[in-house]
Amino acid sequence: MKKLTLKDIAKALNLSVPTISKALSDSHEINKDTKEKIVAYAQQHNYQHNALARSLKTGKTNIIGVIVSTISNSFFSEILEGIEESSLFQHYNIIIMQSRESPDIEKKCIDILYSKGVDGILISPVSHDANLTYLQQLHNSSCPIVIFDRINYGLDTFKIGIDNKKAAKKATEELISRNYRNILHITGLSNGVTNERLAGFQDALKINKITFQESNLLRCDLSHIQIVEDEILNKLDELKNQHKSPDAIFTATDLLTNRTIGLLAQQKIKIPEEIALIGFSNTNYAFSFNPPLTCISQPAKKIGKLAFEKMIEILEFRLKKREVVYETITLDADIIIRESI
Amino acid sequence: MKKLTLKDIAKALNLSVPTISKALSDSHEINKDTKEKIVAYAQQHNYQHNALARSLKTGKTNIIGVIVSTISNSFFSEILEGIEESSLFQHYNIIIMQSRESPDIEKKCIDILYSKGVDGILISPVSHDANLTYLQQLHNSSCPIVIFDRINYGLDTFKIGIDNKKAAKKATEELISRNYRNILHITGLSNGVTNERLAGFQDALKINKITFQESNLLRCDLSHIQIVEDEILNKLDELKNQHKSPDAIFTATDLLTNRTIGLLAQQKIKIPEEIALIGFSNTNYAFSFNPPLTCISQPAKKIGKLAFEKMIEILEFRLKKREVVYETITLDADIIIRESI
DNA sequence: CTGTTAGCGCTTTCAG
DNA sequence: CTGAAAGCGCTAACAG
Repeated sequence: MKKLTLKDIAKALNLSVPTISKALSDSHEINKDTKEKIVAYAQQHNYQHNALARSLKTGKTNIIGVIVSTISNSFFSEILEGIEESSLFQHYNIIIMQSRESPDIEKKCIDILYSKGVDGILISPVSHDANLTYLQQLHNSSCPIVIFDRINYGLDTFKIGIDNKKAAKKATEELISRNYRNILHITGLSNGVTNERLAGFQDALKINKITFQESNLLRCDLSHIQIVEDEILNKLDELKNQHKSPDAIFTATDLLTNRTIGLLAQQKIKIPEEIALIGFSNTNYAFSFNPPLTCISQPAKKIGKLAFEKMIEILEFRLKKREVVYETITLDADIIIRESI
Repeated sequence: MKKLTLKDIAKALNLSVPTISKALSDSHEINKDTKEKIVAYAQQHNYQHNALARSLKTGKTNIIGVIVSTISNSFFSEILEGIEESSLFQHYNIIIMQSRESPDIEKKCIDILYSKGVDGILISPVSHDANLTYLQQLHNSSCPIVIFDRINYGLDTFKIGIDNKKAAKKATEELISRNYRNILHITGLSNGVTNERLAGFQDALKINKITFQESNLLRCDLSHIQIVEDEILNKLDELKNQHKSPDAIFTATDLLTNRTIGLLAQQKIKIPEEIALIGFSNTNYAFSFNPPLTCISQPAKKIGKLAFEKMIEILEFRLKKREVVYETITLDADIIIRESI
């Protein structure tokens, strides 16, 4: 079974290549009978067009590149699922690449996607400013970019994510409304997302006239799990020794939340009686933690879906030479109340 | 910034297109000085080759298609991570598609990948026999296939997965060695994987001279979570009423394991004191369940890595017209002992 | 060592 | 309504 080409069909039916091409794209300028004959032959022999040749000619690949830091992170894998679903629906495909939190690898991914001729790139940028001018160049020319997740990235385009400050504020207020006052905030190293969440946390304290204690902030380097665990345990010990043990913990990322609940259980610290816990988390298993975890869950699939749709919007507008008005879409994250607070 | 082509560079440097092409692929037949001049110009202007045109000419895209049922399933997302990592290393890219457990969608995915001209397809087939002849045709001609996960699929090629029977047997024996005798096995509807696992379960019982009770087998339709939960609770009730409550449960899939631990906690059934639990699970959060979950974890990333490497092996052997000897690689799954048994 | 020619499979004018 | 001609950007074979 060699790959069937238009030429093959043309020869078999004694017609010309353009005729076959037009018939298969259901052109009105082809006679109904010939068209039927051609379509029948194509189907019968399972003709699949050569997308490469078509793209080379049309300058369109119907492939969108997607760059995330790690596929297996459940937040991203849900986003990817949303993107894939929408893309199939619109007759697009996606090439997924992992930047692994490295600006250099990210640059490489962009290069590769560009050389593959993708029609656009959806990206959750690794850092606040890396590859910014490069992406801006691409975006200004033939390869539009849409940002998701890290929406404080300084590129002038569509950006889809959640309002991190608002979500963090809401979570903190949830704790305060239940009379937790001494709240430890555990977060990652300083970046756009964690800073926003910290700001939301502090906002909620302020509004409720609770003074923010510097000692109630722990910033962890998330790249080594073992270190993260040690740092959390040390912090808890330290506070305990100073008789300032928190009555609640608010964790700012998936990893921190899921590890913390495990650590507390391991230390036989009762949740929520001794310490309450609320945190950002996108796992499907939060309900199976014990106690079931109260968490802030991002609408990941929807973020993916919207990001893809906005990309299509750009492509269509550019095709029609219409100007696109970019917007940053901040979705609300859901707080799912279970039993850990 | 329009996309730079060889023609542009040729014009700028007053050379011919083939000369540029050869220089950039570091051909020995180009003068060192010219080569340097060309390479310098290309780098300075960030030339990225047009992969489409190259592929059309060479008949090779360096893209591998990957088909899984759901990206966001943690087992698959880990496999995907392994595949992506290996592919980058070998200068390949991957197009990921989701078959969503439907043979029809699977067929569509294959068609699309084929039309995109992928050099090969890695697939975890949805069913035992769907699309078998189609895949066999592709594999026999220009598009090799490698199977992962569902390795009892009847295609003559490389297959990478785990020995499901062995793993299930080991897990059951682990229970028996701890003196659990009345074990409930919860699994999905009959298919290659679940049948193997059931066989392993029964094997272990037999060897230990424990009679298998039909009432100790529950098969759930996994497509609706709510129904799954109801079925599990009903089964537990039923057994309790007959004074045949199990002292241990062995669950055969991720979903079942993670739901079951949640349900038992919700019912205030103490694990492992009242009922012990062991199950297949590939989540990163098993340690955060309470008690930490003892589970059988598949080497997902390694499966992905091997699948990709075997694909490269086929491609290289075919290029050299050497015959490939296919093998089915069954890896061992790890049993991670924590505190639920 | 460099350039000319040809062609991968397709679509898009434009003639007839 | 159908076909002839051109060309997307690249590489491979061959001439000079």
